[in-house]
Amino acid sequence: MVTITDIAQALGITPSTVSRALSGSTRVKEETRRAVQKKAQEMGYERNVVAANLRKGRSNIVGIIVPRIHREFFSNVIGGAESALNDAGYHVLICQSLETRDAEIKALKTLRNYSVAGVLLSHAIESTDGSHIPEILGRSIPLVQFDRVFPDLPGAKIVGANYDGAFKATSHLIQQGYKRIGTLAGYMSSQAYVERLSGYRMALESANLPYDKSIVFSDTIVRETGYQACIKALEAGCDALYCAGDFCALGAIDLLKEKGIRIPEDFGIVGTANESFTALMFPSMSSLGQHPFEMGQAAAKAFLEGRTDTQVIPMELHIRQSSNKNNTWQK
Amino acid sequence: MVTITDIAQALGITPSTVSRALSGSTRVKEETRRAVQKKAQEMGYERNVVAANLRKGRSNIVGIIVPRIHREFFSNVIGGAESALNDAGYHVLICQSLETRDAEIKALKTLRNYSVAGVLLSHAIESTDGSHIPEILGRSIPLVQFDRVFPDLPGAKIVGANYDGAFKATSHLIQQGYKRIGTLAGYMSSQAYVERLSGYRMALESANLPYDKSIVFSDTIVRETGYQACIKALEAGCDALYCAGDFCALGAIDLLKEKGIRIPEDFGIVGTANESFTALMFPSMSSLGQHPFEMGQAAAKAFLEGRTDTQVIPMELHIRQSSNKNNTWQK
DNA sequence: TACAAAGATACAAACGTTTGCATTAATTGC
DNA sequence: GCAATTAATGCAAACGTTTGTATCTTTGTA
Repeated sequence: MVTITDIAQALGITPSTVSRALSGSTRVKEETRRAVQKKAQEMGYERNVVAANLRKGRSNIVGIIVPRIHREFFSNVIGGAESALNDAGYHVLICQSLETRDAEIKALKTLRNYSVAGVLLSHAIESTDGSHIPEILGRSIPLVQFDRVFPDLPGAKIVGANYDGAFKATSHLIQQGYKRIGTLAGYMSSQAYVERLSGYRMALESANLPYDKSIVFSDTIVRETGYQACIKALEAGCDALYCAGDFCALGAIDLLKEKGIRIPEDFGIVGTANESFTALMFPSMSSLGQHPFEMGQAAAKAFLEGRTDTQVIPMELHIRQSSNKNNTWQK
Repeated sequence: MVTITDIAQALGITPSTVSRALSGSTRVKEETRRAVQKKAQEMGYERNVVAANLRKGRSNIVGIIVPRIHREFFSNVIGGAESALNDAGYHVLICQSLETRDAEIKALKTLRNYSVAGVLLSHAIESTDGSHIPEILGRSIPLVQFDRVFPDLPGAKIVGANYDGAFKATSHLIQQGYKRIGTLAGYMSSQAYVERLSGYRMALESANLPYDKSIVFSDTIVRETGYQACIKALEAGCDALYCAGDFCALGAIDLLKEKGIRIPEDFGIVGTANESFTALMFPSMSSLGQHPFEMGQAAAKAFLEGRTDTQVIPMELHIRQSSNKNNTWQK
């Protein structure tokens, strides 16, 4: 591997000048800069980033911590973030928390050890508070939270319009004429789900419908828990569910099909996330769409621009068969 | 940040001894090792991996290059690989080639610059040969190829049982009584698709059916191209398609639905990849399942164990509505 | 007791950059 | 024409490890 010292020797100058020439410092003559660049090209030089990182105490790696890489939502966020970061010369180190606080802490420490330029984080469900995060990252590593955020932590945040979205989704169910609308609310440890629940509640209250805690089912997030919760929802006399996730909604549909309950005639379902399967399944599932790719890009940009504000990414309701009694659904 | 020099000073020994004590060298007394470990714990020491990497000329980062992170198949591979690598103390740097050879080359150079411990790669469609890969990585960075591999490149390879799988899928269509079975074959620049085509062909020939080039449709991979190819397949009199991807199969189904052609009665479809939507859509799609998570784990293990052989991950056929005239499909 | 052989630790260089400060060369002002 | 200023480059230390070689200590053996 050719080093700046090699280039310096070839040109009869010193490594420091070569370094400055290549890094765009003003402290070098335009003429020598060109000579250096030409020589570097000729010799096939490529900067050793590890050495540069060590000296600078900062790398051009951005760490992304997500609960699970292979979840559609997160892989799309990562895809969006990687594109934007790569364009700006950064690279992406990926960590999975697998929803545990311990793995999240370990990942944060790992990233700090690589002296990453920044961290994009969507916290584990198990992390009910975010105190460990600034504790590990300190002042010098900027943090951008996305989707699952701790509002009281400093730094940029990118969130979906959860409140608005859930309000729209629930209002839609009301308009469709469903009378007793429950919710599979997700985990109350996560702000996103808390906001969805608020939106659900406000939609009911705006329509002068009672908010009934007994048909709010928490800790539902996967297919199986959705199935289980739907059993209870039926017992409680529900005829519709706003589900704060697509997978729990899927579980609910599993049960309804099994019981021979007609969708959407007898029971309405709206999910959340607009996973790709929702449009393709039968009956196709109405879903409150997030924009994970855009969210990833926004997170990357927030880091790149050094923002510290909170951005809200709109959510849109895709009305499909599972909640549309008129049968004139969008595709 | 506390360094090994700090620990050395605190104990009145030298940094080299501390380094050896912490890295498990035999050249240090058990007693001092314990003292060092205790002190390190006390002072909250964590090894600066950047410095260690620079000195060793090798990092504990493994690079993964995939065409697109957010494709379900690849995100699952990454998920599997990350878990296995993380357990072994490695971390994952992610790059997307976006199917272009240039981006792939850039990613390879980036990874070499980080002096990664290894590279897991599934090449871009645009890369029709793999000569650039060893050229950049050289002898010292081990390469593990997965899914889309160049057979003539040295190093470990993890592939699906494409030939066997396509053979099974096509045979299944034959058994179902379809008479003129075409194929959406994907890109012939990729070995995986070439093998699938061979399997398709051998299944036909084993059943004494003609192999007809005019109903082999190449360069189909996304929904839209599947739709277009299916138009031609209908014109050519096909009554079934083995599709080398799920998305092009989806496009074919789009067209069939639009034309009011009954599935599976009048036309049979089998896709490939077993993407999650295939089981949930209507009609549910038969698909030749890959095991991306396992493939990722296998790739990681091949790297960790320094293997250089080729491993074949079995594929299994999930028979669903789109190809099952008996209507007694598996879920 | 002396001497060799381990055993344990210390020394110092190296990995390839970056960067504050010193030095030299070129330019300006008076 | 000489000091003062600016521009360009050189020098050398530093980032925190790892590791080959040298040194010192202990142990075992003749």
